[in-house]
Amino acid sequence: MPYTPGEAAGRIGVSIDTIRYYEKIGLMNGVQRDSVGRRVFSDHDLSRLGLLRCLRDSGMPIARLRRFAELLEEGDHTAGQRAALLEEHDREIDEKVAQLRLEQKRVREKIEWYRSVAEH
Amino acid sequence: MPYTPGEAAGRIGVSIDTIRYYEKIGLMNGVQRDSVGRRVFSDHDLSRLGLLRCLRDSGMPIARLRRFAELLEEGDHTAGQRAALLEEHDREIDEKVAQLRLEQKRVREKIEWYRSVAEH
DNA sequence: CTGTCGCCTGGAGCGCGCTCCAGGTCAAGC
DNA sequence: GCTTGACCTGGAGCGCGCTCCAGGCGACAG
Repeated sequence: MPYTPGEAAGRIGVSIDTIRYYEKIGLMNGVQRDSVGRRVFSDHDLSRLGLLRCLRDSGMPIARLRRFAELLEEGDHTAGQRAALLEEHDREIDEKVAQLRLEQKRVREKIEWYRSVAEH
Repeated sequence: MPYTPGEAAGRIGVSIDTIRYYEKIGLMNGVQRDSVGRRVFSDHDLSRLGLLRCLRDSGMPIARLRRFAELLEEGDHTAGQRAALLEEHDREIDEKVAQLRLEQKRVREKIEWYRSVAEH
């Protein structure tokens, strides 16, 4: 149930520096500390960190992540706003995928072309 | 058939600075100059620039783009190697899309959750 | 003849997202 | 009692991919 920074980092797949950075910029407020000041992560903290990472990995910029974190701080009544923010992100993922597929199409055409040239 | 830097930039959708940068780092060798030193882009140059952009936009790092450009300089006999390079990139696009879809799944689950919380 | 415009060059600067560093504190193992 | 190791802090540094700047040049418009 409680995790050290190293465990938290390992489980989520980020570096401790990244965790500290996220706290510094306000993405991970409210993480407890032990008697000598070391971070203690709860399951709740971990799932938050995991979600933040998922959003970052799927292309959400830090600025939006901060907005999302603010909504989290504000409590349950912002659930609707959080859903809306994630829905926009969801659409952005769709667009990014569509864009990648278009680019991939062009890449494949070029491959065909090079293959036809290569077999002299 | 021949294009000024401004036209080339406009057609491909990059800035003139980006074009100059690409030339500087060896991605766009062989662009002609007019009598006073201004770049003159041929259709061939444009299609090369367009392909480079497509590869960049789909996530290929500059270092690989340079390798690709080197193969282009080396002539027709590298067509097979170019095809191979692009095939690897094609697979990377597939992986990226798969990754995005996984992340999107998680985002959608979170949206569901927030929606269920929001309608108190 | 004087703007203004589009372009030239080399090189500095920037925004993002971390990543690394110096210097320090405590806890546990030998 | 000393080392080792995981963690702490504030702040500097970095890699990528551009982007901007100063200072200059030739062509064309009024």
